[in-house]
Amino acid sequence: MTQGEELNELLQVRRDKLDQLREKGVDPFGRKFERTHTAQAILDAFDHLSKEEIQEKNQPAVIAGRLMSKRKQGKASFAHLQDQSGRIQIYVRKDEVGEEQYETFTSADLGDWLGVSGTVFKTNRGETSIKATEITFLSKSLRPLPEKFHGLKDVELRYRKRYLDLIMNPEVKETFLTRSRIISAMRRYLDEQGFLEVETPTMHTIPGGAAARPFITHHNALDIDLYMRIAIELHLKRLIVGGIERVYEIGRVYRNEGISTRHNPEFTMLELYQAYADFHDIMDLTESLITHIAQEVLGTDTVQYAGHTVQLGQPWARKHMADLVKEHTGVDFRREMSDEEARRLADEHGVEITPAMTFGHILNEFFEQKVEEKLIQPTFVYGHPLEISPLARKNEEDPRFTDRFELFIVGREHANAFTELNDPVDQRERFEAQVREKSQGNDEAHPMDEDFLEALEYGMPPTGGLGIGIDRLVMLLTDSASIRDVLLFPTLRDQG
RNA sequence: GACCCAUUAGCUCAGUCGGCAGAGCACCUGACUUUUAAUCAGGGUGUCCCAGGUUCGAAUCCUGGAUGGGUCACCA
Repeated sequence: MTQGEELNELLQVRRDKLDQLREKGVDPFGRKFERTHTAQAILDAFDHLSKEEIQEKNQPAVIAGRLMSKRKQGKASFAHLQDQSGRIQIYVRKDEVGEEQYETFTSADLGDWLGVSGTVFKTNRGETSIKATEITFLSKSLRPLPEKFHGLKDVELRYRKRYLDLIMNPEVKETFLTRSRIISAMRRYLDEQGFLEVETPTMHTIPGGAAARPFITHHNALDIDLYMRIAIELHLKRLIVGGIERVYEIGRVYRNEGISTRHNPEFTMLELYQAYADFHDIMDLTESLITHIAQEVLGTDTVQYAGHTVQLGQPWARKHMADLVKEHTGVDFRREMSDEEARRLADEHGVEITPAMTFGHILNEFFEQKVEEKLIQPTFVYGHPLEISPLARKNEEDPRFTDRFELFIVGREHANAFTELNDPVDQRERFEAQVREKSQGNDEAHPMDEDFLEALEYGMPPTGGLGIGIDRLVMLLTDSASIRDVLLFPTLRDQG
């Protein structure tokens, strides 16, 4: 709503009440207020006691919150105040707070912020409440809240005006509290394991470390285009070269691609690198990290997601991509196979491919189209083909594959990791192959990065690396169907 | 990017065959000192998403557009 807009009756009434408050000498946008309790703290301490026990204690309390309901009954009223912890009922009597304050209270609108001093008591109907001795007006709400019973359902409004969603839908607040706890548990765990948290640039001169289309921006003073990072990888590996042996970053990355229930243009990744480790060590780490987080945040290693019961208790299945494809389609990609034969097999099994695809791409398509969605329980899928893994070390026994894994849970990728490629000559060849792919039309192929190659040439120790999509992990642990339900302000079109 | 669905009061939603724009909550006036989706009496507050078209007449039918949701595609 804009400044010039005519105020409808509901808005006008509230503005009139604002003026009336000022006329009475009440500041409608008050000041600092000291409380003694949150709503939940009072319920925790008193709700289990009887009406008489509470009365004996005669416990004073000062609370504050947003007025969410009001039941006026002549010279006394009931109402609920909501603070971050929850809701608590207040009971306001004219003969207790005086005529002036009672007037202020009864003319308050749902949505106004009030402070209440009083004593804890329990009503005849058994609800622990505060009997007010003093009402302090804290802040005026000039707009009506969504309907008190049905709440805010409109999905678009919930995302655009998340504050209303948080006010009206308690489970939304719970989801974001859980998100915060997940990230904090993750940090604590990694810190305890000796990992150093760092911050690296989010604006890159070369968009690398993943296969994705970047956002482009421009720096005026330097007159150069910069890319919003699509991964954290290459900077963290430079730090491994620099001798930091265990390093991680939890940060935003940006990919200029489609939006869906599982994709937001900006999302949060954990990336970590551990010197002297390989991808088997990283599997162990991933398993214990996620199980630990679930235990610490949810108190269980069993989670419900979209009707599935997911067992996060160790150990998780570890399967070679080619073996999984063989299991589900009968096609054996472990044996020698020409690109032509792979294409023919794709055709026979109804796997869609593009003409430029070779053996490794086709194996990956088999996996994505025939296997991926079936992996409900945590499964480490390893041995990704060389063609789609330009930053991972080749497998020693079969160089068509790499020492890479992805973690699948409920049919979705939750982590991506590998034994890092630390041979600068091999790395240069991989980049060159990617550049060839790019020239053949794959606009998500990895660009050449000379500065990164130079770092590798100084020597990088054998290293294991890991990336975890935090948003998807939060979705899994909060049973959220859409990524928008775990992002406070998901990307939406500008409404103008 | 393709397809399907939705858009009516501040919010949640009805709206029949094309015939005066509706309900509940919220809000306003009054009653009510342990209520709790408080109750009782009275009051309807609107760019029916937008722009065209058909029609005596459109929230309703047609065309185009906007926004959102879902599915698919792409990806994490």
